Amino acid sequence: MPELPEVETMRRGLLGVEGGRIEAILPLRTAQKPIALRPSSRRLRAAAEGQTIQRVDRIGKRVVLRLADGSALVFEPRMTGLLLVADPPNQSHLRLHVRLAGARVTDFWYWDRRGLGVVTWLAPRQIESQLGATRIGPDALQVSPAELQSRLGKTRRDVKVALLDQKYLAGVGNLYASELLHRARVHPQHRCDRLGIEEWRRIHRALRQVLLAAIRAEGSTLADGTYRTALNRDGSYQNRHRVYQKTGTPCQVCGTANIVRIVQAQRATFYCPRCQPKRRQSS
DNA sequence: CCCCAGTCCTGCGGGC
DNA sequence: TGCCCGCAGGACTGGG
Repeated sequence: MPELPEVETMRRGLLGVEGGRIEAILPLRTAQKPIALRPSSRRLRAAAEGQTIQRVDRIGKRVVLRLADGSALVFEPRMTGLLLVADPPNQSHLRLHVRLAGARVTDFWYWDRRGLGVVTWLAPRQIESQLGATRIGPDALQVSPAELQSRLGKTRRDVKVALLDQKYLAGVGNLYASELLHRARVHPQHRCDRLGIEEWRRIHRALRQVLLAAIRAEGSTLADGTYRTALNRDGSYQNRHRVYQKTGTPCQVCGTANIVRIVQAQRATFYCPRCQPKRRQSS
């Protein structure tokens, strides 16, 4: 499930397209249903083909190709989408082939096993409403401790659930939410409005530590093997997971309690009941 | 404001 | 051995 570290790794893997001119965007019908292209495939191609890619950005969990006329081509991989500049993991789920001229990279692909991802062309006037601050919160790596607390600290929602809300904070998904709360020693069911400044500082510190380490490791490739880097390689942060999908195994930090799995907002949460007690720690 | 269930989609694994 | 079903969850929507 691409979250901030995986999408940032995709962005970095795609930097070689900068300066390239889009020669062709070719939808590939290699699955039951075609990938969602917005607006229509025909209009997206008409708008983007022939344009030069000026810059590759990331906004939350989206990769944004900035085009010369101020428009943008946005890749939102959601669950199983990938951007590739090398051979795909599986030919049968290739969705889009983009051919370029004048850049180091001459071809890249959008691959998506489950096809829940979305590729969108945004006209300049759509960009603020679709990618701006009212729709997507500040990036998880840009936010200060005070801003984190001010944005999340008023809601009564469970902290783990609130961390997943992209309007509050962009980039954190289900995997890294559990991992960072374990590192911050905060119980996932703690109500946001009852967390104190010390806990928000710990969450902020853990947020940065976990996301930056995961970027260095090029993301997490889980057992299903879906996530790959742009060069079709495994990430390695899965080897550093402390709680995610580790139900029943001893916590690597305290060595005594076993990792517990619960469900919050219909999503799995993992935590250590000893390292992340419900009551505020005195230390 | 918040919560919940349903929707999209496909591969995988448990159970029988 | 084969088939069915539930599960995985990011983003969104509609109803309460």
